[in-house]
Amino acid sequence: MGQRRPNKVTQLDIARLAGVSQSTVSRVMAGDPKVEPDLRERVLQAARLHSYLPDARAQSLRRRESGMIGLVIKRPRGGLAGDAFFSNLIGEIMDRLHDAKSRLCLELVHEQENEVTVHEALLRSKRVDGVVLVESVVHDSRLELLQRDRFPFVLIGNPMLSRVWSVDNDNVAAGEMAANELIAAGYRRIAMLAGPPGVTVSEDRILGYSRALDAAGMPCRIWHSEFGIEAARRVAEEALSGPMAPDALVVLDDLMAMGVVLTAREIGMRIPDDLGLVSFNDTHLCHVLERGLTSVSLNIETIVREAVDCLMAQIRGDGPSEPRRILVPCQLRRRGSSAPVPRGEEALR
Amino acid sequence: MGQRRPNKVTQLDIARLAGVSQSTVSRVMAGDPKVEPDLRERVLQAARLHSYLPDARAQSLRRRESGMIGLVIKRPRGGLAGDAFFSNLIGEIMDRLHDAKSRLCLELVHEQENEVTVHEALLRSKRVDGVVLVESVVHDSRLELLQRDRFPFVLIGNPMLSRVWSVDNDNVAAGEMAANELIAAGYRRIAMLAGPPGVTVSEDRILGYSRALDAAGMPCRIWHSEFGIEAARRVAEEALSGPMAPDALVVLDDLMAMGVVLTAREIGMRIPDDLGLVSFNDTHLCHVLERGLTSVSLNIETIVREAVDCLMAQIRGDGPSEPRRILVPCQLRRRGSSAPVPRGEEALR
DNA sequence: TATCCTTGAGAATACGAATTCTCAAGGATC
DNA sequence: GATCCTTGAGAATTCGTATTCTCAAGGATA
Repeated sequence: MGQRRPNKVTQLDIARLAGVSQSTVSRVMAGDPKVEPDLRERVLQAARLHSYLPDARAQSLRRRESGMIGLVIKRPRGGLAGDAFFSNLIGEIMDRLHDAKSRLCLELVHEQENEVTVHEALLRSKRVDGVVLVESVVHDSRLELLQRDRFPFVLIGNPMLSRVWSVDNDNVAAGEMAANELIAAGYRRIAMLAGPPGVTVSEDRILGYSRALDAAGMPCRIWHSEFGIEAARRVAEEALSGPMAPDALVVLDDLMAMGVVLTAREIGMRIPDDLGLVSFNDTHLCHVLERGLTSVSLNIETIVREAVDCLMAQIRGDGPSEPRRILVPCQLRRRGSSAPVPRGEEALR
Repeated sequence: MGQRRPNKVTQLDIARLAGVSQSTVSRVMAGDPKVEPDLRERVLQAARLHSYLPDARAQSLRRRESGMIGLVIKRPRGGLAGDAFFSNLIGEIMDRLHDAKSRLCLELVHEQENEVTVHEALLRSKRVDGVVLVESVVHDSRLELLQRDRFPFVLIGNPMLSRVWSVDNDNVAAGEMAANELIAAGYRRIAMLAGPPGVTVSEDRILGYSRALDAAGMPCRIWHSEFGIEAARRVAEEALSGPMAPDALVVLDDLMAMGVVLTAREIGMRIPDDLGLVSFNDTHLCHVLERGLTSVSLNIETIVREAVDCLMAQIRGDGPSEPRRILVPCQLRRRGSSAPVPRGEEALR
């Protein structure tokens, strides 16, 4: 009933038990073919008997790798809340890493805190072999640090910086696609509900949105909101009030779009009749809206595959040495929220 | 342009630079007061200059702790997909850990694979100091292993085993609450759409559901489904067809409830008129349904707080030594999907 | 002034495994 | 039969910190 935790079995113990040296045990564990079959068997025997398992910390110290990668997500405290995008992302990464028999160290960075901390805690202290960064802002000091120290990393997002490995959707194209969908559907006052200023996904999609509207000769209107359903709901309340309120919105993500839906419902705007809606991510939420929410699918699975593969290649040291920006195509999933406005009604607008 | 990664600064380097011994550097870094102020300053100076940072692996080896805890979630491959419950959970844990300046190592276990692997990879190999387990099945061999080896761990769920630290909702009560809501609303053929057999959350809620129905003198009907929106949708198709189809469902979680909603929509059943619905988790999804989805809120934040605190206490070795089962109360959030059936219509049923 | 404590800091060792160094035994070569 | 390679495995070293051991200098005490 002692408080002691046993499980102190080390290679040396196994060595003694098998009557060999510690180095031999190490060799056997490593599968070194330079060990006589009978010795090998004796060692394995002993190891099995004591259910020996190597100490990951010691291994990690001696080899120069930890077998872990970090995932750094930058969101305000509580900002992960219920965002299916992240479960998707995390799930995909895990599945991918599973094959590479590497583990994941998750790290959330709150907006306000020093980003450098994470860089230090994770990479400089050798806790992980490399990191996947999600979502960057236009000027992200982390990237430069990582670059300077030559740490293996890949950004999921737009680095706004050259010579950085990154995987991303073509968010400019995505924004354009979304806006064009609404234009084609016959909406006339198409605004955008974007994320916080300076966040690259948001900026890129704004750019795409602007291009589409410019091309159509329509004026742009942009609202910014924090992430999350509640924040978006509040901003939407403002955006959708007044006589010149937009009749359609491109919204930065599904969750925020749900905020818009709630507001619309409150003030009695019907979707898509009074308000057209296109968002991004194509999560489950899109199916739940009565007639469906049109959304741009980001192919997270592909993004993650590319990102993890590329990170692993960097860690292993093989693969192409020149940093590359990988763009994963998006697809618009057309649903009820952007249904073309019936001819008859269009005239009334 | 060399492939070399620098950043090989060790305590010894700092020691040399400051003209002291390595042990002194170590002492300074540890904040040992037994070092003369001027020496201390000299060392800190040098450390800052070379931006020295201790190697977490070495520290972890020498001290006997890794400063990391593991989170083990058991779900089929891809099964995390978009489940807001997990983003919530993970988010909360991160926030909580943040305060305890510990890191999180995430681990997904796929149903079919040997659970022992994780136990070994994480705990026996000393990668983490303790683990939080989520969702257990009625007979979970991991628990016994953890118990035997005296590893610090806490289960979020029902251990079905004594002498295990665990935090959970009172899912029996929750199931009862959900069923009673539908009974009170006047539904007559209340069935349950549960999770896979053997999963404790599911079993517990089934029990609660059964009690409520027994008490009301109504017959129980239970369907089992895998987790996720799609699986639930398929099972719902079967459950809701036929002349004796239920007129209300208690569904194991919001995501699965959405599957039911989709099916209902397809076959033209209106909610709550033709089909009453109560589910669990109270995620954002509940607000999205036109009239809202009634759901039992689980207070994830509280669960996580209790779980993490308890795990930390175990790791530190203080706190109550006797394993305890902590129950966090649930609240029913009443929304449109369980709106009382109007008197007039009730007669028609 | 001689002896006994403090105190501060260097030297040495431990943590657990991987790797390099060394060397003895056995086989091949001339 | 003497020399040169292999080859297998033990001994020693290393990874970077934390800690224990040691010891010299300085202060207090008698």
